[in-house]
Amino acid sequence: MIEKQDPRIAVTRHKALMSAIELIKEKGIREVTYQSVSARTGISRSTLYRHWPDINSLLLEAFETVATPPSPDFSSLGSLKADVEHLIQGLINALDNTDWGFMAPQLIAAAAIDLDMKKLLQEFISQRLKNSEPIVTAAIENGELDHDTNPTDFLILVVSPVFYRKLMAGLPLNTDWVESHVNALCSLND
Amino acid sequence: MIEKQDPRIAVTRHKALMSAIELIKEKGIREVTYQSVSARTGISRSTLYRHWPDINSLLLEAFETVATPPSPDFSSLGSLKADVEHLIQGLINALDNTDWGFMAPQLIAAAAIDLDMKKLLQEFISQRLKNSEPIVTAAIENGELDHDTNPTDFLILVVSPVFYRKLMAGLPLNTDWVESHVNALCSLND
DNA sequence: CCACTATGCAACATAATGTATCATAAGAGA
DNA sequence: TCTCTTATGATACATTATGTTGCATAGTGG
Repeated sequence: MIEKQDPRIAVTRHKALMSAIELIKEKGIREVTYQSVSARTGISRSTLYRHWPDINSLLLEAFETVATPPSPDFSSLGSLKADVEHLIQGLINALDNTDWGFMAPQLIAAAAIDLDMKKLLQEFISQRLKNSEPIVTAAIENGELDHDTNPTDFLILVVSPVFYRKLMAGLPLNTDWVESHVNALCSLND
Repeated sequence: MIEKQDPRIAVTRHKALMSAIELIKEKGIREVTYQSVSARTGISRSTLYRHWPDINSLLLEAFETVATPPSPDFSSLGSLKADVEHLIQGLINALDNTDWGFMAPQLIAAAAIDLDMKKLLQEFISQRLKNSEPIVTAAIENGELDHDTNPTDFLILVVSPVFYRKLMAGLPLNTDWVESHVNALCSLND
C-alpha cells in the first residue's frame, strides 16, 4: 500500500535533486556540497541533512533519477542499417542534450570508486542494451546477421565508438562518420 | 639550458604527486585535498600551497604524470589478427594494472568539466591511437584490410568495446571474448 | 664557512561540515 | 474550523578544511 505523506517532502527532494544534477553537470561532483545545494535551492542545510545523511547518498539518488532507462519501444525500420543508424543517432542526441548525457562521465568516475554507483551504472547499461536487442534478433531473422551473432557484443560494437569518440577522443560525431560506421558494421558478414 | 635546482623540490613534488595519484585511484578526486595529501606524505600544507596554487593544478599535474603515452615500438607479429589481439591484451592489462588504467575513469570525468583536462585526455588518446596506426598500415599492405580503411576508425572499433565493457557495462574481458572480438573485426572485409 | 632557499611550524581569518535545539508554518484528520 | 502532527527554517556550536602569512630551521651550493 502507498504511504500517504506530506507533499512538501516531494517538493523539497525534487528541488534538491534537480540542483544536485545541475551542479554535477556543470562543475562535477567535487562541487556538490550541502552548502552549494542549499544556496541554489533556498532549502536550509538542516533540511538537506534530514533527507540525505551524507553527500554520497544525495549523489547516488541524483544519478538514479537521471539514469532511468526508457521503456522499450522497438519497431524495425525495415533494415539492420536503418535500425542501427537510428540507434546511434538517438545515442548521440542523448549524449549531447540530456541530463544523462552530461552526467555519464561523472557516473563512470563514481562507478569506479563506489560499489552502489557501479551497480547503478551497470544495470542502466544492461537495460539499454536489452532494449536494443530486438534490432539484432530482427536482423538475424532477416538473414542480415548470422544466427550465432551475440546481441550484446554486436550492440557494443555499435555504440561503444560513440562513447569513445565523445568522452575520450573528442572526435566528431557527424553524419559522415555515422554513415561510414554503420556501413562498416552492417557488412560484417557479407 | 637546464636550470639547476634544489633536489628537495623534485622529491617533494614527486611525493605529493604520487600521493595525489593514490588518492585519485582509491577515493576519487573528491578526496584529494591539501589536507589529505599533507597527512599522507608528511609534507606540510604550506609547502603544498607553494607548489600548487590550487587543487586543480595539482590534480592536472597528477593526471599528466600518469597519462604519458609510451614511445611507439611497433613490429608486426605477422598478421592483423595477431597484432590486434596483442593490442587488446595490452590495453586490458593496462586498465587492470596501471595507474593510468585506474585513473582513466576519473580523467574522463574531469575532462568533461575542465578544458585543460579535456586537452590532456584527448592528446593522450590521440597519441595512443597514432602509436597503433602501423598495425593498420601493415594490414593494408598485406591486403588484410581495404586500401580505404580509416586507421583511426578501425582502431577505435578495436579498443572502444574494451573501455565500454570495463568502465560502463562491467562485462568480462576474458580470452573467450577477446578471441571472438578479434575474429569479428578481422573478417570485416572477407 | 656562508648565503640562499625549501621546508616545517604556528597563527589566523574564513568557510564548510556535522549535529542539536527551538519556533514556525503547513498539511492531515476529526 | 480546530487540533495534532511534522517538515522546514533559523540559530548555535564544535570540528575540520581552506587560504594566507611570518618566522625558525635545516639542507644545498658555492
